[in-house]
Amino acid sequence: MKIATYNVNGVNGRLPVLLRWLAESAPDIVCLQELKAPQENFPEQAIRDAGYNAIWHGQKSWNGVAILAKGLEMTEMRRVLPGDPEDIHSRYIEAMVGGLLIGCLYLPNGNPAPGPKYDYKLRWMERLTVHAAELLASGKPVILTGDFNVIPTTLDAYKAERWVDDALFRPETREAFGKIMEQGWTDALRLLHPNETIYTFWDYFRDAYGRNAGLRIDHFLLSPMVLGRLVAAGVDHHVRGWEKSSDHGPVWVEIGEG
DNA sequence: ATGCCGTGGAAACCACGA
Repeated sequence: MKIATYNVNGVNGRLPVLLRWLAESAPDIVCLQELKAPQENFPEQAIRDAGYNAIWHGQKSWNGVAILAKGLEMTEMRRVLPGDPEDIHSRYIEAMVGGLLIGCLYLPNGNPAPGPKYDYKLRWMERLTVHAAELLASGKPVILTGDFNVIPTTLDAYKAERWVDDALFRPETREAFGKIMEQGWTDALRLLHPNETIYTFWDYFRDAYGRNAGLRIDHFLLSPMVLGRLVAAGVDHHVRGWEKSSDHGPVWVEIGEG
């Protein structure tokens, strides 16, 4: 079973690219971020015509997350990250699908740092830490995936020294991410490719993609019950080179039978 | 060193992204 995550940067503007990638890659489960569409403007029919059921949590202009599934029953568990009733950003959706609990997240960027946006990012990460621990305690096979907006190590950024003061790489950000990982999660791409340069995002300007000046910020966190079933993991790097591409590329894992 | 590009929405610019 192939599970993918893709920050589309506008699901309607990206629809031709998204459909082309779905047809080519044929993932069974897909987590999308940055829909940038209100709930009623999600392209449900086009997604359905491509063979996928979908649940989504939209928002006007910004954020927005969705889970797609091909030929699999999907049961939504929640569409809000618990812990702050005041938080109105659409950044989390969770479902049981294919026997797996899939948490699809769009973690706040946090720039400029320091400042209120960075405070919001760190608070969001604290809430994620609490919820991630509860998911592990549930004993279910869990995959937490999406755009984490976290550069975990110096290996995960082109010229990491330029990112030390950035919200994606500041020590507090990496410590908060590390605290989640210590609960018992495994970074699937890094486990299977321990020393490779792997990027999932390339800026639109300065030919960042052509120079492979990227970041690895979209991740797959596997619970121990899923880890033993991990077969392969990678980035559909070439999709970033397509006309009208997102600034992120799709990332995927292959999970064997449980 | 830097939103230099891209998207969406409101209003022919601005917010936001990483």
